[in-house]
Amino acid sequence: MPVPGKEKDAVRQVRHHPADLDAIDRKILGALAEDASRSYAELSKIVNLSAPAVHDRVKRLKRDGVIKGTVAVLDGCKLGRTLLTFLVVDTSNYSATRKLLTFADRPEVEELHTVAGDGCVLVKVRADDTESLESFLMEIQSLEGVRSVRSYIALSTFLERGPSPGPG
Amino acid sequence: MPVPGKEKDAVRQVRHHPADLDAIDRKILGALAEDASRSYAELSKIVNLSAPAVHDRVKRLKRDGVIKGTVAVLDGCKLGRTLLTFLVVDTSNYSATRKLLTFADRPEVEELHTVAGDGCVLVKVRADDTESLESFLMEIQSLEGVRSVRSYIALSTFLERGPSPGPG
DNA sequence: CCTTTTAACCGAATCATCTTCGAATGAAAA
DNA sequence: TTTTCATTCGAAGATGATTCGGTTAAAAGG
Repeated sequence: MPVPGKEKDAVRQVRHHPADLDAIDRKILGALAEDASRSYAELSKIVNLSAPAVHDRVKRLKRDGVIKGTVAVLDGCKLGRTLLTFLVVDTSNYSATRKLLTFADRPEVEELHTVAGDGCVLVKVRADDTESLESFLMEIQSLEGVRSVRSYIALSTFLERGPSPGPG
Repeated sequence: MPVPGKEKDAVRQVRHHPADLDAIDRKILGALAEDASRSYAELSKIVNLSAPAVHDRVKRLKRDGVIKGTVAVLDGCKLGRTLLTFLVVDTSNYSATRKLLTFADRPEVEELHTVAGDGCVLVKVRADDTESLESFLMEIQSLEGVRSVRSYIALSTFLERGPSPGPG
């Protein structure tokens, strides 16, 4: 794959290719991250371009993976999930970490990250109630190699959104 | 739980009205939470209903607030935000907490919750790099009434999504 | 038991929006 | 200069969203 002769580009590590976006791209991304149901006509007014031009840009942003998809945002409480909790799980070996990652298919689990710091895995859980959270916790604590679990129970949520393109 | 006499409307606390959803509603919600670009025709095949019937249900789910909206999911790395971090900020008084909540308008801040437990506010931050995270941290630490900040830096993300309607 | 009401569903038709197309523009490379 | 490439536009065509009237079926009430 790598052509030794001509480098063409400067020698820069671009492992996770930050796409190059102009101000218009960022405006579009911001508008769609806020409300993806906007029509191209509406977007075209926001950025002062024609609808097909916006369409081309969105197509490109999707192809390049900047826009990973569009999803419906559901209300956890309305679904009966009233108890949002963040767990920091301290594991003593990698096999325990691997076992923790299998919790990804639980519907109450929303996020799953390995983290540096004193913990090892961070889990965002939206449980139905204290009872189901407790059984979830016990299930984790009983895993071989889990040293400790710290729980942060959310009282009020003031902001919850995805990555934003920043001030553009 | 079941009231023997008249169950018409049992005396139940419904403070945050969990909407009553049947299996079809949940299937629709699950499908849209995964990919909101699906057409009504496609959804109608999934749940074995006509397109207008699905449309009616979706309209109701939106009206009742179960579907809060639809958003485009962006790739943090492609936007140049490569450093995902969770901060647990321990505050000594409410005025400090209030000041923390004003960080909601920062583009790098994605979540902001008050939490029970040893911390007081939990912040999800997606910063451009270590440098900008550091300046963000210093800004928080220098706030009057902020006792300590614990940082959990994400190494790998294995799951990241919103509330799901559960197995339906 | 029968009637009324309500809610949910469907097929067909309408309407808005998405998507494609060809041409024009302008900027960078040859 | 000439070519190439990317971006834009208006207009047209395709796709999907939305509305409508009619049907069914289940609950409410006499």
